[in-house]
Amino acid sequence: MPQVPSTRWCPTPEQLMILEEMYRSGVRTPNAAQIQQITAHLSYYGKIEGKNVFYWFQNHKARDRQKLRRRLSRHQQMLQQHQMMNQQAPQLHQMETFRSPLQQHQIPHQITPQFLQQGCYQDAPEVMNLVGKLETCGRDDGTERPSAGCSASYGYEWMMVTEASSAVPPCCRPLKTLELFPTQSTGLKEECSTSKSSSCSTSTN
Amino acid sequence: MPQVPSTRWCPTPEQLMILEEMYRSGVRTPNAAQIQQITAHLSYYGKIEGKNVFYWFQNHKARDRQKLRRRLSRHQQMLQQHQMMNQQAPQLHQMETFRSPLQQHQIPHQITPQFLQQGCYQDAPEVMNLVGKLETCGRDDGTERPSAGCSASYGYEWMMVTEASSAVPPCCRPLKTLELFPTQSTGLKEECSTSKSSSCSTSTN
DNA sequence: GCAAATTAATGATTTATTCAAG
DNA sequence: CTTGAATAAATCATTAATTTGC
Repeated sequence: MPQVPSTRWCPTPEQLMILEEMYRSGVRTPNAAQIQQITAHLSYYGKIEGKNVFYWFQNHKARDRQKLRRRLSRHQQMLQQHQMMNQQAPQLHQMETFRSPLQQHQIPHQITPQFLQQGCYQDAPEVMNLVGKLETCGRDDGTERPSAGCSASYGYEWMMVTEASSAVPPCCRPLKTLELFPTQSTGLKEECSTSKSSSCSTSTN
Repeated sequence: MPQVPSTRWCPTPEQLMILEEMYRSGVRTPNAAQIQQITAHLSYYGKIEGKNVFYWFQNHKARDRQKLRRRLSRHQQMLQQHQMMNQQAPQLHQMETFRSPLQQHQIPHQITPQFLQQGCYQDAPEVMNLVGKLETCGRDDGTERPSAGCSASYGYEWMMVTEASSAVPPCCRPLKTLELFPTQSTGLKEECSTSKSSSCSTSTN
């Protein structure tokens, strides 16, 4: 019997790899339905909840940005030094603001995460709607805002809602065989006991 | 050329992104010719030398492996704990199992960097020579040993040599438009079967 | 070798910012 | 100008990794 489980989600290597692969493939802010699917997939490899997925993408994106920003500022500092030192030798195309370069030089995403599109919304019009909308207007990096019609809301509120009312259509059970995901793991998933994450957040701010 | 205040190479964001993309695509230990190409390509985005590229891949590879190893050992330890807890299974030697799983878990490379395959040093005996020589000693971590025939290793020494004598055949001039970033990717690969999913370790509260 | 102490990484929360509708 | 939605940034908190003294 599992003793006191950890209070927070600890991704298995498989989960981590898949998440990273998705991130790499362009997934940044999955919407509710997508999170559900991802969660379902990943739950094959271990205990996981929707909010874990949500937070993971939030954090990963944020820290990625942070990293980039730091790089940039460092680089710009350097360039300034350069300029100060000798007025010539202008390094090309470097004087940019913080955010734009992110997109300008962004490397094209390699994969369109097809598994996210795997039909399972036939009889869930609103979900389908959500997905379709989001897909068309997906923005990755805060570079362009979605217009009002285009948002699948999630976040803290969404989490609560989803957690409370299982808004997941029955068709969204874990898909079994996806090209993207190896389905070969010893399907042990309930080693550690569960407990929902700290419901009592002692915020000592 | 501008005398830089900093003594070491500071990759521009673009350079970094490209390097990372290449790494992601499977490039690990580019040979002399490849390094030349890469350097030429990246020099468009800022000052860079061959050795920078060389060192970058060395470091990146090493740190990547380290990261993976840590994850795995962590996970395996966890599994061992479980086993011990549940069935008193004989304890494995962690050191033994350290290595092999690495490959098993490794996410398949998505892209074959075709541009790097452009035949280059078939008729560059001295380079080949060097390569052959260094190849045997340039062991990284012992995790992925290329078969003796294929890979070109080099090292610090090699760098100096190459930098001094342009031993790169004419075919290795900088390519202009490389298919660096294919927009397509293969699917995922097979996952390892050794790891079971499980959650976190029991904390000792 | 080991475990306490320290540090780094990262999951989870909270706060601030941005944009646009009203 | 105010407000709400969305989400980026900052922060808190816990876990893993490393270091250190024995």
